[in-house]
This record gives sequence, structure tokens and C-alpha cells, in this order.
Amino acid sequence: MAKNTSTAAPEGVGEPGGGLHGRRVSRNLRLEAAVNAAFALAEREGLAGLTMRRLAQEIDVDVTALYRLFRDKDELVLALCERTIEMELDEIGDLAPTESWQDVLRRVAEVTWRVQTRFPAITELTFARTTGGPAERQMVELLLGCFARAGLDPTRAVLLYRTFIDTALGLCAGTAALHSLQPEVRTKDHTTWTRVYSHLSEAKFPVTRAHTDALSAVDDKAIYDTAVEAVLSTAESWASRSRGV
Amino acid sequence: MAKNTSTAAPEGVGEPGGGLHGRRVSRNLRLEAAVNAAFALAEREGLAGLTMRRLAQEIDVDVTALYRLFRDKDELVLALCERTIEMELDEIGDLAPTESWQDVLRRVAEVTWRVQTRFPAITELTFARTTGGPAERQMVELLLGCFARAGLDPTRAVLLYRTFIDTALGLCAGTAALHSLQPEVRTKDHTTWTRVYSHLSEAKFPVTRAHTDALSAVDDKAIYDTAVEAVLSTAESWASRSRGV
DNA sequence: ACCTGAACACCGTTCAAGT
DNA sequence: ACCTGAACACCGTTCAAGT
Repeated sequence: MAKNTSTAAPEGVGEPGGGLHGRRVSRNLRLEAAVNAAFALAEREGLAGLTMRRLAQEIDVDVTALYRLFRDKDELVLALCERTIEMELDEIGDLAPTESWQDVLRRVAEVTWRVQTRFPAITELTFARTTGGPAERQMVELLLGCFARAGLDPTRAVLLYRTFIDTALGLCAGTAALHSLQPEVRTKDHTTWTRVYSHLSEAKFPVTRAHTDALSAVDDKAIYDTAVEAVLSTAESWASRSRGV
Repeated sequence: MAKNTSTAAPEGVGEPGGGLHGRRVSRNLRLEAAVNAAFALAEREGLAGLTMRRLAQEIDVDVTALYRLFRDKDELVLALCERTIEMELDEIGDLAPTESWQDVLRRVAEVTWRVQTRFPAITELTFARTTGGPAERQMVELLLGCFARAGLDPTRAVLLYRTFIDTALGLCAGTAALHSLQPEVRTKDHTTWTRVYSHLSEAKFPVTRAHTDALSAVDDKAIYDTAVEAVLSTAESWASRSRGV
């Protein structure tokens, strides 16, 4: 069953004592180890450091051994994507049935931000991908359930679910892309606001000049929260309209 | 003046007949040519095809000549970012003073989508960057002006301006990332929804199953429009509240 | 003052040859 | 059945040597 999810298959269920059993377990263990090492490597060295060669050396195997665990680098990337969602589901934990759909979505958004910004390199690689794996399926069911509970018809529920998750991941990816620039370039990029925008001519850029302080003070998490709340408000508005309020 | 914007300086203004004149013009012309070629290359070959070596060969110069035009690849990327914004400003054109701030923002969003999705490779490279260049400054002034006109105080105007542009570019980047996958991988990724999600067990994934058709039918532009409208609604709501309505 | 060729330290990926 | 070494076709970037 589910032969397309080898990267997250349960460890050696079935075939008791069969010859395949031990090999499969050890294969999954090595897969796990490779994925774990990739996270460590990504956190430590950034996007440029996450290469097949460095990863192989990190877990002390030959590069070509990695190509027996993953068909190519893209398959590794999808495994990292699945694992990211697993971590998020873990952190979300069990949901009290009393919790409103809005608060569930806020919790998902919060956890997503935390995990995705902790591993910026992996966010850059995975933020637009679809794995079809078990963790992703569970996340889809959870999120879609929120918008369905809100009282939206299927078309609108799906549209808002995708708006919610794509917006959230897109903003995480933007922040991640900045954080994974070389420290030097990153500082240059970040200080542009004060370096350039506070010295513009009052005549040609009156509005920008009037907003200089606010421009350099705004922070990424506030932007993220604002976007999330904007989508939630839209969901509430659509839901109440379809209930005929 | 403005020595940090060499990539977009006007062509040889001042120093009439000076020795620097001709050299500067020709330098800017070669810079222009390189940037134009990079767009053509990116559109034709995708992200993987946009390398310093291939770009040099495209404009028939040695690779090292490129490094006399751009300090490094990042400087080329920033030039491409500026040029993207220039194209967007061009397409936006002149604004009728009668146009509401909402409609101006809708037009900017529309043009941004069109340009960014036309050059997905460049969107991936630039969507989170800040250039500090003239085109970017003009765009900031234009967008910030909309939110200020709406009646928001500076802090809220800046917060919503950044939410608007970061959300828009993040969604464009997500779409761009999908479009720049190898055609094979891309089809795999896109068909995941029908391949995996329509075969889930009714018992474990009831909500997903009830939304199968909608999940495979949703399109990226509708998601983008929904997100943009969500931010506009928030702006309207904040504006009316601060006017004491 | 500009251009050229060659090199450095990397990539992802493949494959024949070993055990 | 697994592992190793070497290779292929690339990267971004630098630099001495030419004109």
C-alpha cells in the first residue's frame, strides 16, 4: 500500500521474519539519519552548505550511497518537506474540540512561522512544493476542516485554504531568503531602508520621507500576523454572507 | 550623485565632451545589453540556465568581462530586480487622479502578477530583495501613498504596505518556483492532487475527500486575487476605524 | 586600459570496477 | 548485494599574463 511514500513508511510492518524485514528497517533508519543530518547541516551551514557531497560526509558515507537512498536531490528535498510538516504537526499537538476554527488556524500559523524560520534553507527549497506524503495529507485535512467548519462551500473553502497556506509559506520564504544571504549582503540589504530611504529628497518622495522611521522599524513577524488575520477576516466575512447574515 | 545606483544611472548626463563621457555611455550600454540578455536567457532557459558563463556567451564577451560590469552575480540579480520594477512601472503608466487608492493597488497587483510570472526565474532570484534603486523608490512612494491616502497613520500604513507587497511577491514566487521545475517534476508535483488526494480513505480523510474536485480545480491567480483583496479589506477596515466610524 | 586563458574549489550525477 | 574511485559536464570567481 501507498508505494509512493517510501520515505515515511512505517518501519517493517508485515512480513514477520522475512528476508526483506531487516533490510527495510535498516534502510529506513539510514533514511531517517540522512534527513536528520540534512536538517542539522541546513541549520548550521545554510542553503549553500546543503549539498549531496557535504551531507554524505556528514553521515560518513560515500556520495553515491546517498543516491541509493534518494533517486536525486529533489527526492531528498521532498523528504525534508515532509519532515518539516511532521515537526509542525507535532508542535501543534492535540486540538481541544472546543477551540474555534479561527484559533486553530492561528495556532497553525504560529507553529508554521516558528518551524519555517528556524530552518530558512529548507523553507527556500520546499515552500512551493507538494509531497503527497502522510504528514502533508494530515495537514491538508486539518486546515481544510477549519474552513469547512466555518461554513464555506467546497469551492470557497479550498480557495481560502490555499490562500491561507500559500500566503503563510510565501511570507516565510521571503524572510528565509533574507536570512540565508551571506551576512555581509544581508546587512547591506537590511540597512537599505535607512541608508537610502531616509536620504531621499522631500520634494520627489514626500510620502516615503514622512514614513522613514516606520519603514525601518517594521518587523517581519508583524507583517506575517497581519496577512494571516486578513485571510481569517475574509473567511469570516464569506462564511457569514453564505449563512445569509 | 547617488553612486550606489550605477546600474540605472542616466546615460552620460553632465561632463560635456569629457574623457569619461564616452566610456561611461558605453559602459551603461553594455550594462543594459547584459541585463536585457539576462531576461531573454531567463525566459528561454529558466533559473538553471541563468549563469554567468551562459550570459557572457549570450552577449559574446568573455566571462571575466561580466565581472567588470557586475562585482558578482548578486549585483546582476539586483540589477534584474530593478529592471523588473521598471517594467512594472512602465506597464502601470500614468494614474488618473480620480482613481481610488484601492483601484491603484489592484492595478499594481495585476501588473506585478503579469510581469513576475512572465519571468519566473528572475522572480525566484529577486522576490525577497531590496535594491534601493530609483525604480524601487518610485514604487515605494506609489504604494505607500495609497495606504497614506486611505487615512492610515504611518505605522499602520507601512505595516499594510509591506503586507501587501510581501504577500504579492511571495505568492508570485511560489507560482514561479513551480513553473521553473523541470517539466517532468512539475507535472508530478501538479498532479499530486489528483494522483494522491482523490484516493484517500473516506474514513481517515473525510474533509479532503469531500473537496477533491475543488482541490484540483483551484488556480493560482484566484488565490493571488483573494489574498490581495483580503489585504485591501483590512486596509479599508483599519482606515474607517481610525476615522472613528 | 582592457582582454584572454587557465586555474581553483566546488556542484549534481553516473558508472565501471571492485568485494 | 553493496561499496569505491574516477569521471563528466557543469558552477562562481580570481588572477597572472598578454596586447
